[in-house]
Amino acid sequence: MTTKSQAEKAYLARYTPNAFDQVLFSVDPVIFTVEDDQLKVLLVQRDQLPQAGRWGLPGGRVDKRKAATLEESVSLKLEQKTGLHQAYFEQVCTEGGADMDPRGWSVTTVYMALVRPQPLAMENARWVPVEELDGLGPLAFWHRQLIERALERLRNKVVYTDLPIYLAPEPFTLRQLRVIYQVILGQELSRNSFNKRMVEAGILEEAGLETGVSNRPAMRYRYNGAGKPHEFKRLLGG
Amino acid sequence: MTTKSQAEKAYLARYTPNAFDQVLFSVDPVIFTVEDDQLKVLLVQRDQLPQAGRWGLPGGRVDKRKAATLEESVSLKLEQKTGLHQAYFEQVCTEGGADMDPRGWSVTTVYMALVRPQPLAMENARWVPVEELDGLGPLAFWHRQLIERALERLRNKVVYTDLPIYLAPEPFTLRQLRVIYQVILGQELSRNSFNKRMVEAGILEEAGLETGVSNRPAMRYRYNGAGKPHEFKRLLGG
DNA sequence: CTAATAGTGTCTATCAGACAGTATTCT
DNA sequence: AGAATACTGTCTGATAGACACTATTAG
Repeated sequence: MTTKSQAEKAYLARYTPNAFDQVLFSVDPVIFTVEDDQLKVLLVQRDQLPQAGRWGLPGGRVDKRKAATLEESVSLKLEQKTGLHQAYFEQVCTEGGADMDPRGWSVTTVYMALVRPQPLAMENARWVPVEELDGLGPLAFWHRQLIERALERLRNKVVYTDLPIYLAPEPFTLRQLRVIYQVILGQELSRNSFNKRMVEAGILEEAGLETGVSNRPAMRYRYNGAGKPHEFKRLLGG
Repeated sequence: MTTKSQAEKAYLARYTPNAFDQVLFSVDPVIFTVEDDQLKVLLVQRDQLPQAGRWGLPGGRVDKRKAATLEESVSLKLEQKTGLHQAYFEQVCTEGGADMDPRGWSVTTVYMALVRPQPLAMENARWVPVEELDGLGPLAFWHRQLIERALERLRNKVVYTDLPIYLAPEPFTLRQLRVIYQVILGQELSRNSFNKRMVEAGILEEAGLETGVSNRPAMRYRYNGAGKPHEFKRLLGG
C-alpha cells in the first residue's frame, strides 16, 4: 500500500494537463423574471472578443481560485451580475461540442435562475422578454439554444411545482401568482382549482388583505416553503 | 463589419488555451440493469494511475477527434464498454470542484443509461448490485456520489415514466415489468392498477401468451414507444 | 345601486388503489 | 380436484376543472 501511494504521489507530481487535449468549460446561467406580464431573461452585451457586441448569457469560465465547487461558481456569477441573493437556481443541462465556440471544443453547464423583478445595476445588462429574443440579432455562441433548454425546463416544471413563487414579489395575491403561471405557460388556468391547489399545499402564509382596490380585496400571501420547492402530485392545465 | 471579422480572425488565430486556467472535464455513464431481481451498476476496475485498482464508472475524457458533441462521446463510451446499441440514456447532472480528482479542479457530466441484462465482454468489468457497492472498498474519485445522483434520478422518474421497460428483456409479461419497478423502488405495487396503467398508456404491443407455466399464462408484450419515454400524469405508489 | 373581483359550494371526470370474483394452465 | 397466477369488475378516495352563487370593496 505504501508503494502504491508512492507511485501515486510521483504520478501526480509529474502530472501536467495538456491544454490542447482539454475541452473549454464554462457556466451559463439563464436568469428569468416576470415583469409587466412578460417572461424575461437577463442578457449582457459582450465587450470582449470573440463575438464582441453580441448579446449573451452572463456566464463564463470557472474561477478556480474563488470557487471550490460548480454550484459556488454559479452563485458567484449570479451575485456579480445581479447583486441578488434570494434567487432560486438549479442545473438544467450540459451541452458540448466542437462547433459551439470558435475557440474550440467547448462544454457549458446551463443553470436556470428565478428572481423577483428588480432594476439592474450594470450598464450593459438588460431584461429581454423571451418573445423579443429574435429582435436582438444573433446571440453569442449557442446561447439562443441554451435559453431554449432552460425555457423548456421551466415550462415543464411549472405544471407540477410551485417554482413561479420565486418570481413573485412578496407578498402576493393568488391572482398575481396565477398570472405568472399563465405568462410562463401561455395558457389560461382555472381560478378555482389553481387557488385550491396552492392553498391546500400548505406552502403559503396569510399576510393580510389587499387595500385600495375597487373590488373585494384579495388575501395576500408569503411563501412558507421548506427550502425545497413543492412538488404536486398531478399536473396543471390538462 | 469587415474590420470586426478581421479582428475576430486575428484573435482566434492567436488564441491558445492555458492548461492551468482550464478545468479537467470528463463524462461518466452510470449504466443500470436489473438481473436476478437486483438493480446493478456497471463498474470497471481502473488499470491506470491515479487510483489504479479501484472500481469506478466506465467514463473518461472526451475524445475530441472522434466525437463532435457530448452526446456522441457518451454513445461512444457506451458502445466501447458494453457493445450495446439499444440502450436508453439521459443526462443526469454535472458535478465539479477542486476536490473531486487529485489532478486538480475537475468537472464531470453524469449520464444514466438503462440496458437489458447481458453478459459483459470485458475482463475488468462487473455488474455490481447497488446494495453491494460498499463492499467493494472506496470507489474511484467521487464515483460513489455520482452513482447516488443517478440512482435518485432513476427512482424519481420511475414513478411517472415507463423507463423500466428499457431494463426488461423483450418480450416481457406485466409481472416481470412490475417486479423491475418494485426492485427499483424497493416497494410493492398494486398489480391491478399497475397493469391497467401500463395497458391503457398504449405503449405496449401484444406478443402472444406465455407457455410452459403451471398457471394461467400471462400475455407477453413488446414496447411500442414512440422514441420518447412515456410520461404518466399521476404518480405511482402513493 | 353597479362594476369588478374574491371566495365558496357543488358537480363531474379521471385515475390510483383495494378487494372480490372468474379464467386458465399444470400436476 | 387443487394450486397458482392471470384477468375483470366494482367500489373508494383524491384532485383538477367547470359552473354557479355569495361576499366585499370603490365610486
